[in-house]
Amino acid sequence: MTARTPDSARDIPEATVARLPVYLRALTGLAEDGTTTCSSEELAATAGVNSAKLRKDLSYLGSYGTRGVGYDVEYLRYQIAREIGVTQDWPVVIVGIGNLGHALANYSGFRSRGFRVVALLDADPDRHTDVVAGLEVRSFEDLEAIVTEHDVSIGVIATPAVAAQSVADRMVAAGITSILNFAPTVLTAPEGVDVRKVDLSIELQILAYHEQRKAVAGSEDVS
Amino acid sequence: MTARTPDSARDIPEATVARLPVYLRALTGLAEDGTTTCSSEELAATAGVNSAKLRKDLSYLGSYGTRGVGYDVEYLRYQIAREIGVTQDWPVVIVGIGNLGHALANYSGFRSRGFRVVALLDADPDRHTDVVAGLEVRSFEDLEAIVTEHDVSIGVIATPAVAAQSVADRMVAAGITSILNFAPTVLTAPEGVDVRKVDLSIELQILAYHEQRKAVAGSEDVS
DNA sequence: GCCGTTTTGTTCTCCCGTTCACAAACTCCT
DNA sequence: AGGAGTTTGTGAACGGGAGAACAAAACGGC
Ligand SMILES: NC(=O)c1ccc[n+]([C@@H]2O[C@H](COP(=O)([O-])OP(=O)(O)OC[C@H]3O[C@@H](n4cnc5c(N)ncnc54)[C@H](O)[C@@H]3O)[C@@H](O)[C@H]2O)c1
Ligand SMILES: NC(=O)c1ccc[n+]([C@@H]2O[C@H](COP(=O)([O-])OP(=O)(O)OC[C@H]3O[C@@H](n4cnc5c(N)ncnc54)[C@H](O)[C@@H]3O)[C@@H](O)[C@H]2O)c1
Repeated sequence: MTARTPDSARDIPEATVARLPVYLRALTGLAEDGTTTCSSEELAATAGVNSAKLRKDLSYLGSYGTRGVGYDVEYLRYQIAREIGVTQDWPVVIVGIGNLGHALANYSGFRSRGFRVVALLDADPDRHTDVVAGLEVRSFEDLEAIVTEHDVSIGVIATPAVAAQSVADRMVAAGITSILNFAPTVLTAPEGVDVRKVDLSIELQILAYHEQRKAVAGSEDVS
Repeated sequence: MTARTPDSARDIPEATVARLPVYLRALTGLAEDGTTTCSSEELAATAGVNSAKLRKDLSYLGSYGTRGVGYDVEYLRYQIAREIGVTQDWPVVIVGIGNLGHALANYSGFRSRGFRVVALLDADPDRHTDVVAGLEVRSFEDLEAIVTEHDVSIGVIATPAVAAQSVADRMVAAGITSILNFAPTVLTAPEGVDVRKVDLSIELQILAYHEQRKAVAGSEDVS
C-alpha cells in the first residue's frame, strides 16, 4: 500500500550519502556497547549531527524506525550497509607504494569496512621485492590483468602528483570506474567515472585561514 | 572611492575558502610553466571548476584582475596566499607516529605549502628512540611545552580512534585551536576550536554507493 | 478499549551556494 | 580618438540542503 518505491530507494541526496557512513560507524559503536535500540536523538548525538537531519536522511532509505520507540540498532545498521553497498566486499587496488601507500596498505580499517585490497602496484622495479601487509608489490603493468581477474572497480592513487593523471587514465582504460586520489592534483576522467580526492594540504590551509582570522579578530585595531 | 572594505575582506563563504587552496595550487603550476597572465577561463579549467564560480570566489578577496586581460599569475597567487594565511609558516604537531603518522611526517608537501612540522609525539615509549624525517619522536607528555615554545596552533591526530578524543582534549587544553583528525571518530571540541576530519573509509564508502548504483542501473530488471 | 506519552516521518521555510547573463572596463587596432 | 573585441565583476534567478515544527503512529498504563 506504500506509494514509495518498494525496495530500491531513488536518488538519495549527495549530502546524505556522505553522512550515511558516519551513521553506520555510530551504529557499529552502539552495537559494540550492547545497545539494541536507540532514538534519533541518541544516534544523532553519537554521529555529531542534528537529529532532524538524521531522521530526514534515514527517511530517504525507507521507514525503518518505530514511532514512540526508535530504531533497532542492528536492523538499521544492516539497512544502511546494504544501501551503501558494503554488505559484500569491494576489491581495491592501490597504486604508488611509497610513504603513504605503505600506510594505506597496512590500514586495517579497509577490511573491517567492506573493502579488500587485492593488489599493490608501483612503477619502481626496486619496490617489487617488497612485501607489504602480506601482499607483494607488483608491477604497474599488471594492472589490467589484476582488474580483470578480481573484477576491481575501485582504485586508489598514491603516486606523486605528476604521475597521477596518467595512472588514472590507465585505470579507466582497464575498467576501473571509481578513483580515490591522494595526489595533490586535479584529475579529469570521462563521464561515468567517479573521482574523489583526499587532500591534506587543502585541509590544513582551510584551518590556517580560520586560524589567521582568529588572530586578526583578537588583535583588532592595534595601531 | 571603493565602497568595499578597503583591505580586510569580510566573511568569505566557507565553500569559497575550501576552493582557494585549489586555485593557489593551479596558479603555482602555471607560474612554474612560465605563464605570467591567465584568464578566469584558463585558471578555472586548470582548477577543475566553472569559470563563473572562480570569478565570484575571487571577487570576495577584492578586484585583482584586469578586464579584457585577465589575472597576473604571481600577483594573484600572492593575494590568495595572503588571504589564506600561508605567506608565513604555521608550526604543526603530529600526534600518533604509527603507519600514517610516519607517512605524514615524511610528507614534503607540508613544508612547501606553508606548514612546518615542529614535533612528532607518541604515547608508546618504544617509539621514542625513533627519528622520523629528521625529528625525534617525543613523549606525548611534552605536548604543552612544545605548544608553548613554538606557539603551535594546529595539531594533527593520527592515533587510533579510541585515543583521539583524549588527545584532542589535551591539545585544546594546551592551547591548540585547530585540529586535523585522521582517526575514524567524531571529535567534540569547545567553541572557537576548529576541527576537520580526513576519513578514508567514508570516501571509499561514498564511492561504493555510486558504484553499486551503476551496477544496479546496468542490470535493470533481471528477474 | 481508551488516553497520554514518546518518537518518528514529513512538510514548510529559510539560507547558502551555483550558475547564467550582462554591463563595466580595459586593450589593441585603425 | 574611436570602435571592435575581450574579459572581469556582479546582480539575479535557481536549486538543494538545514533546521524548526508538527501530524501520524506506536506503546504503555489503567
Ligand atoms: N605522505 C603523505 O603523508 C601524504 C599526504 C598527503 C598526500 N600525499 C600525496 O600522496 C602521494 C604519495 O606520497 P608519498 O609520500 O607516498 O610519495 P612517495 O614518493 O614516497 O611514493 C610514491 C610512490 O609512487 C611510485 N610511482 C611513481 N610514479 C608511478 C607511476 N607512474 N605508477 C605507479 N607508481 C608510481 C613511486 O615509485 C613511489 O613508490 C603524493 O602525491 C603526495 O603528494 C602524501
Ligand atoms: N594507516 C592508514 O592508512 C590510515 C588511513 C586512514 C585512517 N587511519 C587512521 O589513522 C589512525 C592511525 O592509523 P595507523 O595505521 O597509523 O595506526 P598505528 O597503530 O600504526 O599508529 C597509531 C600510533 O598512535 C600511538 N598512540 C596510541 N595512543 C596514543 C595516545 N593516547 N597518544 C599518543 N599516541 C598514541 C601509538 O603508539 C601508535 O604509534 C587510526 O585511527 C586509523 O584508523 C589510518
